[in-house]
Amino acid sequence: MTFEELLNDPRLGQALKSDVPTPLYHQVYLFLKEKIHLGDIPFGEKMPTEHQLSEAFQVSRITAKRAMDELAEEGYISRRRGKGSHVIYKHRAEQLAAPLSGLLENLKVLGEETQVRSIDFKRAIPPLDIQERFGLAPNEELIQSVRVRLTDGIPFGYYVSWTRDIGEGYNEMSLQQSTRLDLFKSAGIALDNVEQSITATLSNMDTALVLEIPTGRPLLLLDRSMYDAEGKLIDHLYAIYRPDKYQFDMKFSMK
Amino acid sequence: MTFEELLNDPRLGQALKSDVPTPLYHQVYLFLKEKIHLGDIPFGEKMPTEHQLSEAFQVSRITAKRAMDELAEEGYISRRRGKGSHVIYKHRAEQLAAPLSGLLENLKVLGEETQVRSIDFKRAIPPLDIQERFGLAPNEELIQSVRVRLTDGIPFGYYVSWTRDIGEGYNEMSLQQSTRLDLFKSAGIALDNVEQSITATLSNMDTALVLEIPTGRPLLLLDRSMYDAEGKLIDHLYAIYRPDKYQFDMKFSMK
DNA sequence: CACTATTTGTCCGTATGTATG
DNA sequence: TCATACATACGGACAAATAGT
Repeated sequence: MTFEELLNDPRLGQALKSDVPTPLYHQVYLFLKEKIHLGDIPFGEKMPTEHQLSEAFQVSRITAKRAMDELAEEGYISRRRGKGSHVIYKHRAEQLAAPLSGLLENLKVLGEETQVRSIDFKRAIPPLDIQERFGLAPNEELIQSVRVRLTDGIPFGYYVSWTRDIGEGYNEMSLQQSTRLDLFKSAGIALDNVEQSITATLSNMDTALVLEIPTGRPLLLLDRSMYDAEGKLIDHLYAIYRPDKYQFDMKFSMK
Repeated sequence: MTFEELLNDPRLGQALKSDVPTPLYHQVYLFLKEKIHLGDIPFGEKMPTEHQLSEAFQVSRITAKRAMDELAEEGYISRRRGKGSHVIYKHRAEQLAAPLSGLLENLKVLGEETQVRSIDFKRAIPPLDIQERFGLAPNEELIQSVRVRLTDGIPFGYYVSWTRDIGEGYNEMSLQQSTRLDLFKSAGIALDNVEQSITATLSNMDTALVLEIPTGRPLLLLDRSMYDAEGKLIDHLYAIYRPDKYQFDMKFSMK
């Protein structure tokens, strides 16, 4: 693909500006950077001229120039007067680490290769949505555990769980060493059904600080409820993951 | 929770500015809006003063004022001189639509309640990463299908699939009427194993235009490979979903 | 070699937006 | 509210390097 084709799209003229007041030059910069980053525009390819860009995006030449200048400053392109700008970024297809398959192995692998840090562990009255899910009386307490999971010292998962009282074996120390599934088993709780949903959200200031990323980055959000044989909700978990460090992998048979 | 507690967090002073040059007043606005939106600060609660905000975030009073002005303009708070600002937004816990469970039912429900629009359908030489997955010779072609899935006229899913030649039954028209699983079955292809991974990403200009959302919104990204009984890759799919319209729901037993 | 078109670099002036004290 | 500084965005103008005729 060349830029020629891309820039002919008349929608580009209206494509700028989202709900955030981001500068025009930066939006153009982001657009171009992504094309280069993904390998859509490979090494050596000629970039569009400042004039072409300003036409396509309906901005002034100065704005287009500034976007290109930032690309040059970050080493994506070279700029030579009279000659034009050319991509000097060498794209290599990224290898997405995908060592996980299924829920159970998933958790085991995590336990071996990563560390858990407990942020908070206490009995407390849960928020309304959790109260409703558990079917609690207004003043009933659950055990809340807030944890961060790290790999090589980099935090990639943030967990907030609410759990029924299942005995002494479930405490702040044991959580660091065993998976929660094992703790439930040791406590004699036979978990039966699991319901979970996965969606996406943006990092806000709180989650950004915990996961050591900027705000406005994409995150995976897991909402999981685990029930015992009688259909009683034993445990509810909100988990937030950095997608650059963790993703959900599934294998299954269609037979 | 009140703002008093939130604002005591000294991290707020460093919390602003991400990798995008977003104005300070807008970052403060986003922070406050989220607290109100999530119900952390409920209806009737007193907002912090401009002075408190400027202290907490280490910005000038004018900047804090502007953030509050935008909140008032959007109907989240009321501002009265001498009285302070108060939340007038009534939070209601959002109902996440969750009609799907498991891959197969998932697709069936989709077929009934939603529409598919074909964007592109052709034989073509796939990009390198797809070539490698299929183990193709450099000039070998596959069938590419690009589609959008809509519910009530709102696009929520964008699909790019690459498929081996499986006969005449797999064409642009049949794709609009049957699920691809049914088409494979009709063509006598016995799909066996499925591998898929789910991650999160941000909308760029291309995906934003297709899904009718602003750029920089979170998206769910599905990468799915389907193999036949001999372990031959038959079909590869990239799917992008709006998380406000679609999420992955799973139920399973631990027995 | 000159001539020209293309493309980037630099500079001007102006208007508006952002942020401070 | 005011004065001030800096960033963003526009259009125009001209200079300088490159490539082709």
